[in-house]
Amino acid sequence: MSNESLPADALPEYAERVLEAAELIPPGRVMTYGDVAEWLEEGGPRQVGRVMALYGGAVPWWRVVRADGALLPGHELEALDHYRAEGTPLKEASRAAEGHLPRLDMRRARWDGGEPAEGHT
DNA sequence: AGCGTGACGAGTA
DNA sequence: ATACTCGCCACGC
Repeated sequence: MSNESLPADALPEYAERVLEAAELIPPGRVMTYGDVAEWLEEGGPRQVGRVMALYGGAVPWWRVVRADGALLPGHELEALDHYRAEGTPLKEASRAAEGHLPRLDMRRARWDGGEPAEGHT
């Protein structure tokens, strides 16, 4: 067996790290793909995105978002439902036009991964 | 071995 | 505000 493949019941270590990071994002907060990569000190936003696309279903994927605050295409309503349930800061659309969903207010919702339990002082 | 694609990001026009 | 380009890294053809 020169071919040593990874166990089927285990994820690549990098993937597990990404999922771990996603799990520790507190409700009402989000981290960008790039932030997660930076927090891991390895890989880049595309690698994090790849992991989320493949294994994100096992973690609160809606807390890992794009840097521009756009909701996940194909899961916009689902993500939005979670955001409203968790009180995640959203930037309401000022345009009266419908079909235009709100984006995340990154300035308030972005979490740096410093302290999961932030006091309000 | 080259090329395109992707749950990305930042910069520039 | 949007559109486009380039950089990034892994994967598939």
